[in-house]
Amino acid sequence: MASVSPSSGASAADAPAAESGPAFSPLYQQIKALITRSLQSGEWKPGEAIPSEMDLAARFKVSQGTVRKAIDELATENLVVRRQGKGTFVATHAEQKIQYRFLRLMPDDEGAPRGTERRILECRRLRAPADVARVLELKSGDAAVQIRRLLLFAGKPVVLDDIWLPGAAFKGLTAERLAETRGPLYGLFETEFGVRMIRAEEKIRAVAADAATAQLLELPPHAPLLSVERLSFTYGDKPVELRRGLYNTESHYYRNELS
Amino acid sequence: MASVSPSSGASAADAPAAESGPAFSPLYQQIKALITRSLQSGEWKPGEAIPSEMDLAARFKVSQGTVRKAIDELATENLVVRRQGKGTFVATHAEQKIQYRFLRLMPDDEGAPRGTERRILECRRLRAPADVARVLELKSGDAAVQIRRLLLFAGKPVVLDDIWLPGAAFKGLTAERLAETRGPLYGLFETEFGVRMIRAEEKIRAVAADAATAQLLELPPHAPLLSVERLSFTYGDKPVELRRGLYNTESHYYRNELS
DNA sequence: GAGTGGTCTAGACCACACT
DNA sequence: GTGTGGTCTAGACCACTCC
Repeated sequence: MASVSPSSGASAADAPAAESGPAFSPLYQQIKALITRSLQSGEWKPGEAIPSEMDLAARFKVSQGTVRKAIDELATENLVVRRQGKGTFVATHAEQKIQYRFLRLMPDDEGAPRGTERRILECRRLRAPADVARVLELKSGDAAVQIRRLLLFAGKPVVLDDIWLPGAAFKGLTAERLAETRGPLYGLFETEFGVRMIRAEEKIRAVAADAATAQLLELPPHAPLLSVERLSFTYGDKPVELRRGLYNTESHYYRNELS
Repeated sequence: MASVSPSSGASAADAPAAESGPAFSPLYQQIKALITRSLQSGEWKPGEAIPSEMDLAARFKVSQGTVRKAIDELATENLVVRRQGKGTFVATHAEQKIQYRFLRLMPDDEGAPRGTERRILECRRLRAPADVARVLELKSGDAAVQIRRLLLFAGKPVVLDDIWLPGAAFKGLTAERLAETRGPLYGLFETEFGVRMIRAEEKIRAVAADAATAQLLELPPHAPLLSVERLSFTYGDKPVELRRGLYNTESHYYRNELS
């Protein structure tokens, strides 16, 4: 560590006298930030192993325990995955057993959704509407990609998604490219466009289906639907995806854990 | 620690040779379990401080660092709260700044719900219906308490809750007692009945309002509502409350964070 | 056996709160 | 000042994975 005396004690002691803004963070937080920056810059790619704790400790000139605490937090935030005896790996949405990491929909009977199928209805580039531009922090008039797709469980349509992406970061995303993709979209975004979703916020409401939606989901008009607006963020809390989903909750439910 | 050699190394080394079931846990997990048991037994009451890390280390004959790691996990699970310079305190729903710890409903404009009001519609004791008995793990025919109440934000009814509690644990819970209660119900449950909610699971759906519900929430019939079925657990993952809520999401939304 | 993460210990100093 | 939790270090051994 450059900005801090590595030998014993907390970092705050090394603060300039007349400090006003920055505020200090513990050494391990600074290490965490440095590791995060390397993740962000692509020094270690998703799925790859990062250097061992000993190596990182040597690199940053801190003890292994400090590196460990930094990595501990990154692991609880799902940015990296630890595997005893093997190493610490950059988390990835691709090559993942769980199909839909962010999808909380469960079938009534139990277990995870089975027999999932994806149907791309539309994929086009256009100028971002004002509301989309605002939440994605685009300038008005910037290009955006809109994807409409249907998710089917056991042959029945359950989710209608309307996905908005910043056009600049997703050049070359076409309906064909989507159609030939297996596995989660977030895996594609990662491997093809270098955009990794870190976390997301959802706003959930109950709405009545409009005529077009009802037909797509094979429901009567005005059927109650779960409206799930998801804003996904990548490194640095930068919003990179707006997803407006409508879920048929007749035989599925949205599962949440509170603690 | 009794069951384990405290001096250096993991506990697995101390396993009997022909072990079949139990499986071993690290020392700090065993300490965590012991502390949890003390919390459960009421040795330290909600709001009180638990012994210092040094004291606990001496009591369990382990190092302070091991106690620390145990408490760290209890803190992330919200069972205890650490306060630097003061001590570690048993978490409590009473004396809490946040009014509704488990309620994820937010007004559209922003911030937390303001001007909240609670209106008890009903509070009666009866035999638990089969479905309620099942999830609360009651024997069929066991007594239950049912509470129906309305939550109003800024004068407008937004949430209609139907709450089910095991009758045995909540003797003496009456409409009067509820009416005179300020603050969260979970605070009352804690101080009056010694039942502390630890975590909860929710199943969320979209439904159409029936006539009676629509009237109570001042909505047209068949208006779409968020149905939130919450099962709350106390120590030992014992279910102790079933709450069926109907939320009007016209000017509020259910907020969730994914990571 | 070598290398990795996982656990445990012991001791030091810092930041904060109360007295 | 005293006591609390918070951070940092250094060294030891354990468990798992791969060679």
